[in-house]
Amino acid sequence: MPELPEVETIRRDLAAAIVGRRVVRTEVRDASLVHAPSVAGFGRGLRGKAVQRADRRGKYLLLHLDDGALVLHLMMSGRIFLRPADDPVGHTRLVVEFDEGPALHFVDVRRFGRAWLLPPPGVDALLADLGPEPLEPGFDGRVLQAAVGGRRRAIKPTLLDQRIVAGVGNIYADEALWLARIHPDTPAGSLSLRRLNNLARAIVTTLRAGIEYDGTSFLTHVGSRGERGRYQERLNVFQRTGEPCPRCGRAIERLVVGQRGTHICPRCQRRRG
DNA sequence: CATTGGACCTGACCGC
DNA sequence: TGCGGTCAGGTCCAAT
Repeated sequence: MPELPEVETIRRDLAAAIVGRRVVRTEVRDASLVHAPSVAGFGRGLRGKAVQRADRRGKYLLLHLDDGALVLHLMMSGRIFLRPADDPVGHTRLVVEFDEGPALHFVDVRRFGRAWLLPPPGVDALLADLGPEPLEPGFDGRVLQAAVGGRRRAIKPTLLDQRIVAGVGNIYADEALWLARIHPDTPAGSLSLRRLNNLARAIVTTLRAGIEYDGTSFLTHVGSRGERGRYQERLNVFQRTGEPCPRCGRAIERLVVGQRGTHICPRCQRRRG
């Protein structure tokens, strides 16, 4: 599922539901989910810890504990549900039970998702290579230009590179490039500062709108109580092949850029040298 | 170094 | 119904 707006939606759910709760029991149902420490150490380390804060960095969900953090990444198909510990749905990989209230269930059909229990330096190391948070102050065309300078790689896979900017994925990359009227194949280093400023603004606008509508429930994303996001109703190009561009009416086209399905308006997003 | 292609998994969907 | 191919909100690693 998840890009920045979907993870942020879940973060807000968790901030309201489990901050202040203490872990009483952990059930790892799929050992491949746990990347650090060992499965045994993971459960032992969580027991008795209280959740101080629910945070997010890019697409990573950070549940800060008394010392260190439980870090979750949902990858393509991960979901977080808050529900009774004894009532898991299919494909549940991890259940974290608290002293009161519902348990946290990590559910993931494709099993790409990851979990870590790390001390503070480990958290820092895990996140060290991430680029800037696009919704924090200071994110603009100049920041993009500094990261992209001289690169010949196409702008779309550049945006998907989490070292350039944290949290943008396939949906919001397509939507932001449409908003900024930039063809996804354009070499990143060839974009003027003016166009990079437009793009930075488009990224911010698109991500904020995604959060406002609780994310995009296209394939798998739902909130922690199972509620669907509504941003799929506001998408302009993503998965709208053949439908009219909301700006000019031309039919949206699908192409492949950097091995990812990509959606553009061929009139609004012309290739240019 | 920068960039690309395949791997990692499972399930849904489409055409034959 | 069954089979094969394609596709899916992501990231990592090996090969150019």
